[in-house]
Amino acid sequence: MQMEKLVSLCKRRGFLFQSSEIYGGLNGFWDYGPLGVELKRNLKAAWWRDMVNGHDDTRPVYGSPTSYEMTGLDCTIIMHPQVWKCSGHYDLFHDYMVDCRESKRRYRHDQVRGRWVEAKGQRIFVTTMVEAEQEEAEVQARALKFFHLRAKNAEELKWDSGFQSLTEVEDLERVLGPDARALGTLTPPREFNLMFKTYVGALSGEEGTAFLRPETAQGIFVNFKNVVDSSRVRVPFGIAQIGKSFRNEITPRNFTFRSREFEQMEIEFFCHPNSSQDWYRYWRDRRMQWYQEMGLAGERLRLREHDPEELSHYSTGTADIEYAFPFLPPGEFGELEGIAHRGDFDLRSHMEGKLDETTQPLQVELGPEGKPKWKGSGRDLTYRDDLTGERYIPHVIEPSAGADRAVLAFLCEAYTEDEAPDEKGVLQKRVVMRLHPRLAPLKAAVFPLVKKDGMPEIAQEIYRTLKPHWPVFYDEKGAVGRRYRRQDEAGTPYCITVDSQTLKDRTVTIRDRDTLEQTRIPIADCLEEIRQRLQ
RNA sequence: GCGGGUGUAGCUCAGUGGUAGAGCAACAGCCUUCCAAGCUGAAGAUGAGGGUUCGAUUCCCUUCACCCGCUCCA
Repeated sequence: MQMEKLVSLCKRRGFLFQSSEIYGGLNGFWDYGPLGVELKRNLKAAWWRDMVNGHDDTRPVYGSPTSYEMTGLDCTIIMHPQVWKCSGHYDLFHDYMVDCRESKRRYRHDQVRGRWVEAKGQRIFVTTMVEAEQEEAEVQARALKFFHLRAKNAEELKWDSGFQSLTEVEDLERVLGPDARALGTLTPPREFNLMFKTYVGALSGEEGTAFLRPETAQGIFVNFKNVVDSSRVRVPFGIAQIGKSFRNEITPRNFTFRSREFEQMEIEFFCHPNSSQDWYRYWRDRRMQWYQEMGLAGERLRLREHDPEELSHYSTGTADIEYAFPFLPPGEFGELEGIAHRGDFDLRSHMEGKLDETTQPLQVELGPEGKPKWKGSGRDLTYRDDLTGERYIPHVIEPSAGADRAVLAFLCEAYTEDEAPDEKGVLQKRVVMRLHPRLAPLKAAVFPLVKKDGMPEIAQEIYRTLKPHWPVFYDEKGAVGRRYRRQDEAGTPYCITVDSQTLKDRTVTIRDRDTLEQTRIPIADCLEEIRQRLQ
């Protein structure tokens, strides 16, 4: 499938538009049109129903280790700035970057290290990005090369500092970039704000600086105690949230895949440390199964367990659910959802202060004065099991899904070109969106076969019966075959047609989008028939 | 952020330093008794800004967006 065809269809039929298109568009922002909004709402509703609302709290489901409870939350997009300092996003998303004009590479300013060296009357700062064990040899080799010296003349190099970070160097004209041959090819450090900054209060100033959330998860962690205290849930339980998040992607690309404003569907599942591995595996498999049930059944969907070296230090397991999007090179997959075992990292960070994720066991990251770099809330976020009396910090399993990415995957998977016979029985190309009926924006269309003989009136009667229950489309214009094809493109699973036989016995045909089969049913059964087929 | 490419009607594409064409779609109507192609009619476009020019959709500059590659990717 060519991505261009899908993008074209999405625009033509009203699934997706570029944001602010009449002003030339805005990079990394997309709008959902009339069909798209229904599709996305259906997806989120299906997720909420299957994970939260419809969940049976009283017994194990889908092979869960035990029964568990599920509840929901909807918190603000702008939160206290300290939330992002303790979560680690502030440090992680506030990088200063330098670009090399020569090598076209980009480096994190604080990760470039080097030494001052003098030779032949010139003093320069030689940098490298190699591992610490090799940096001494690497820097020497690069310095020799720069000064056109042989290795045996290494003593001509006068080192006048140990290794230091590029952040301590002011004169970039005297810096030899990590991959450069010439001096002074690095640009001044530029701040990369991966979080959107905003100001709380009418007077903007640094003290009012806040951020649009880069993920919904933190709102759940900071409300953990509120939910426990107010809802009678007990561990194990999950808190779900759907909402917009914002990230200043460096390279938004590939349609909606990497958008700067996007929607997440996240669960933070709290469990006892002893059972967390079982719960991790449960959620990993359960979430995979969900996508399959919703129609991503083929080999384009895969579950990929992270390698140990890929894992955060505090995580004992992370898996991605990935889809082979058509815009990716063959064999490559894009992430739809990550299921991460996060241990007690988040709750502890909001309690004690931001933890240093490179420590084991985890310790609070300290600032220059030996105090916590980012101070936590100081609130007690431990959980007390009032049956056993045990008090502990729950471990967290985080299934975090991208709603827009899921929509995109379902659109890609649904797009099909097949052949259907025309009125002469000749096969004609047909574009059909094979969306799962639960996701389809329109559940049914109702047509009079021809616009006369009282057929429109009967068709409208059926339409009015169905419309209070689902989005249903009425169409009486043009040839019926054309109307079927239009619905195929929109992904409408069922078409009901009033014909001459309807006038005699009050029956209609119902046509299946995928098989093209038509069944004749009484008008009175339409509502129930559609209802059953949608399940 | 870098390099290359592309921006003309809702879509797919023509074309020209001098009034911008077509097919399909959509719309109004006709005709139509089950899978887009019949007839009639009307409507609709040079991404934005600036420059050169008597005149720019065309040439130049800037900008925005999209595509490809690199870079980045919590």
